[in-house]
Amino acid sequence: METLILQLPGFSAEETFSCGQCFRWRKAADGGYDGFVAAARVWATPVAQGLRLESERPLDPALMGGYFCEDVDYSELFRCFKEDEMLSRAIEYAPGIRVLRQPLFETLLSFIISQNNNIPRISGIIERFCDCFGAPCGDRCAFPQPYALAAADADALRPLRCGFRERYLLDAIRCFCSGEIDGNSLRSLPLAQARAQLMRINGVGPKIADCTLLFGAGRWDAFPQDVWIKRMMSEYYPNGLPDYILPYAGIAQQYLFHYARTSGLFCEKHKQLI
DNA sequence: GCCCAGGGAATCG
DNA sequence: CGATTCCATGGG
Repeated sequence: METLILQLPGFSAEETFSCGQCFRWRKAADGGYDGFVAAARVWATPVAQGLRLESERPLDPALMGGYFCEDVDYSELFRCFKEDEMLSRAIEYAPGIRVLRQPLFETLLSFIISQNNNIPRISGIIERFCDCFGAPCGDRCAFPQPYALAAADADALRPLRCGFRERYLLDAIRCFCSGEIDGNSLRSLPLAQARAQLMRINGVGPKIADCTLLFGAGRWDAFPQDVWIKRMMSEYYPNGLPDYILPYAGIAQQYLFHYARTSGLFCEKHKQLI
């Protein structure tokens, strides 16, 4: 068993894995988490100021550090974010959230599945998708690469029971297999152009494009606006986010999203208190 | 049984 | 243009 310790000051596995940015980490009986980093099956256990990773195969420190974003200094980020009242509250509510840098193709398909759907069901569909097309790693399967899906058609996707999203997945797979969209170019293109590329996929609008760029490409300025963020913006940011937040608007978004969705901020009974 | 879910496309007016 | 409606499915 290979082991790797990552230094991640302030990191909370519970908050990070359950805040709605990823769908495959499962809490194990021993308090650790069972999931994947790209093709690697990983068990992650919280330790002081970091995370202990274990795997049956060699752990690539660069790959793991990239996924968990060792390179992003959150203490520096928080100094900036806490200038803002609402964001300060959201950080205090769940300070251990860290935005992950997940594989782009996996992120894209996961968020196509997410549309008009709830998180437990999203996870179920993704797990079935991996069972159908991914490489086995112990008792679970890795998320498949585009080439492993080249021959997939509507019949092959039927077992997922993903409903109207089926044809959207097929179009996304087609765009990546044909090279019409290239994952690497999405990391370097100006944000607006990267967005436009993704939105050529049938079933991908601005929200899913931004989720893909934020969670799947480390584009921290991408700012997905789901229903919760839209409520947050119209209630508390009528003039938009402050300029000094914009380069990291996507990370700010994750704190605001989680706070808006789970704190009861927009419930009637709490509304009067705030 | 019913309501609704990290949206987006199609179809209105 | 903006607003409304439909989309499949099943979790709570």
